Amino acid sequence: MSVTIDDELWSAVGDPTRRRMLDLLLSGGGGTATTLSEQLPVTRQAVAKHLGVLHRVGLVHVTPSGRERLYEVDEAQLARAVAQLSSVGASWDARLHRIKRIAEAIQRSQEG
Amino acid sequence: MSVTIDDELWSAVGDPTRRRMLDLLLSGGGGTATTLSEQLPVTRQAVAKHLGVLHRVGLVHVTPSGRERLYEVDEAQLARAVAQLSSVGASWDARLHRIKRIAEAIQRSQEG
DNA sequence: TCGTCTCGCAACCTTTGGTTGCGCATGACT
DNA sequence: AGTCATGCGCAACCAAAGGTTGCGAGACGA
Repeated sequence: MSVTIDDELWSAVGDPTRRRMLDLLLSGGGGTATTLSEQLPVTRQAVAKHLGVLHRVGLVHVTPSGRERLYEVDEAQLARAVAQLSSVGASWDARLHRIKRIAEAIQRSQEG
Repeated sequence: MSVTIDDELWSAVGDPTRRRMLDLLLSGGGGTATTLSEQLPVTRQAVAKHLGVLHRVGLVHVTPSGRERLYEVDEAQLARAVAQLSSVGASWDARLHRIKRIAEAIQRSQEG
């Protein structure tokens, strides 16, 4: 089946800072670039760039309100990303198990 | 619980080219920089660099043989990586479900 | 109105994925 | 043996991405 996943979505989730941002957005029920940067070891501008990436792939949506911009996780899209993660993991996992079974079968045939 | 994962391992697996290399190594039962680059849209040198990264984090091991260097997947380490992937996915998934349940509960309490 | 808070834009640095070019060693062929 | 070709490593270079600082512009509270 090879890797039929959406590389954009994966790479959006592939960055450690973005993963932590998603964690914070999920646990805090949304946040702004400023509030997120206070909980992260990077500047507001770095967070803003990451929010741009996440927004571009649809993982978050934004609600301007006065001088603030509230970002929230798009649950459906994050669910898609989670599905892709587990899909790749499952693919490798399956192959690992297949290889393990093959290896065991070979061993048995050589012993017998 | 936040994101207690090994960022090195994740970022090793986070690169699309490296993921495809792992796929190829798994399905082909190992390979060299040259054989892998023939099946990928990048040069041998790029593949060699990626193999260096994968080797550094222990996802592959190498067997020099004459002028060739055969790389194979370290199954135990890849299994660790898969476990971490599914861990993060599961964490988000759990929060998505929790949020959904909370939202439903709030709606019910407001309606009642 | 005046200060302040949040934000966006721009310039810059560093790392990383990728390329080309080269030289060296090992293996294959006659 | 001698030669050709193959596989690899090293180095220089380029572009994109994550990160920083500095600044100007709107919105808000006192």
